[in-house]
Amino acid sequence: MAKLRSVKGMNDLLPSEIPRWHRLEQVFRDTVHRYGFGEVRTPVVEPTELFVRGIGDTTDIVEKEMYTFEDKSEKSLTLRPEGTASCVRAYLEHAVGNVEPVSKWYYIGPMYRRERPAKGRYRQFYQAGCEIYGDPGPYVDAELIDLVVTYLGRLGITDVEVLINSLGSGDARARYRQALLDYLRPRAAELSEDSQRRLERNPLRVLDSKAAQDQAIAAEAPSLLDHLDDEDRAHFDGLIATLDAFGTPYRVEPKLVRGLDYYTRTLFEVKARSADLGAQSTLCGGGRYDGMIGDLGGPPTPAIGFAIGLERLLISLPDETPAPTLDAFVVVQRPELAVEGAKLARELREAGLRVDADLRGNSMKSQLRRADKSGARYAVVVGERELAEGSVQLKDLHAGTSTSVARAALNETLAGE
RNA sequence: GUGGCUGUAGCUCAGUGGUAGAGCACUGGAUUGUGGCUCCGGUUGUCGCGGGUUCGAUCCCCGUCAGUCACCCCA
Repeated sequence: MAKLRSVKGMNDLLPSEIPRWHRLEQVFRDTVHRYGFGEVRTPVVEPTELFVRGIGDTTDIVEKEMYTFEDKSEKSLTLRPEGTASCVRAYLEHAVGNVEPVSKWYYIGPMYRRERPAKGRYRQFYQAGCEIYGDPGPYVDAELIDLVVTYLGRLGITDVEVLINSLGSGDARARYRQALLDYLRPRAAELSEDSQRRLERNPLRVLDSKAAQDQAIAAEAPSLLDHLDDEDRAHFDGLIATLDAFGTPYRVEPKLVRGLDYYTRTLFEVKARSADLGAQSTLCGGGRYDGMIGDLGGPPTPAIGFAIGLERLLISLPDETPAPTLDAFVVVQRPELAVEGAKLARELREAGLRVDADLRGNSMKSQLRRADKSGARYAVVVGERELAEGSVQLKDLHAGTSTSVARAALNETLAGE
């Protein structure tokens, strides 16, 4: 057992599992490109203040989950716990809003949260996400939800549930908060310990508590949707009408709240229905954050985004046979022919083929076994006889047949397949 | 942060108070130049780490670390 290990909750991804990741990423890129998004790449490290102000200092993420450290100039830096704040920072820093009215960005990359690892939850984890700046919706809200469902569908993940809700905005949200407090305070003693703590700091969070005694109280609580003002209501109705027009299935969940402070109006979540993920069934979370850009010192700009947890997708992803990674495998009859074999492999690679060889001096049996396992369609055998007559033996590993091919014609023969 | 379960070969796991085994994988051969099937052989371990009980611990006890699952929260 090695003494040097990866950091708890941060995992290696070895070459054998990378094809599945490539698939997740390629299908994501292809899908978001269809919707007009462009990729953005931001640093993994940001000033701590960005997350404190952007995500909110009452959130669990900022309160206890960030990897924060001081660099040598005594600035406080933090490993990004999510992607939205960084994107907003970049959007403002480059004054992108002055150049184009609407920006549609996507990102794929690692995020860091110091939580207790569990199935589908890691300390370094990968998210793919989208952000739209400058469009107040509600059509883009529906577009994003549709995009996520489409993406998952293209991966073969169809057993999902889309939950939507509206948190309202501005005064409506403040009024609701007050109404909720008025309802909850007299019942505070009956709430769970966690919810009692949440009560004053972020009462909305009591609504999605999983504790049984909280759920009973939450069930009778005033509904968010009843407190929306006319504009919020119209926005939410517009979202629903658009989803209906798309034929995208969804469920209105008035108690859907989510843990980040910055959300306004539209909130959504996509959950896997299969049991594979245990308690971490949320595949995707997102929502509108019309206030954040202004809060961070920019011009008031409507914004909406989502993030998908790629590890969780991977758990839900149906298995597929991986594509072969090699076209041909060179085999030499005797160790003395290693240089010939290496040269041949090089020539084939130069011709654009994916080629490997095993020139450690082991037996042909062993070399052919590796050729077989590599998934290569062909083995190219170099032996005494072949060398003498300037040919090579081309063995079709699927069919089990062999043919003699003039060495000069090998490139063409292989390329023609 | 709290609780449960588990740590034996690269992987999946069996096992006994007298310091270890199987299957897979890897590898040699049966076939002095031909994979996938079959057969025969071979390599691989500080039995997670530290301490205690014992003549003796991989096994029993305590601690610790790690993994995992659940809670919390989230992706």
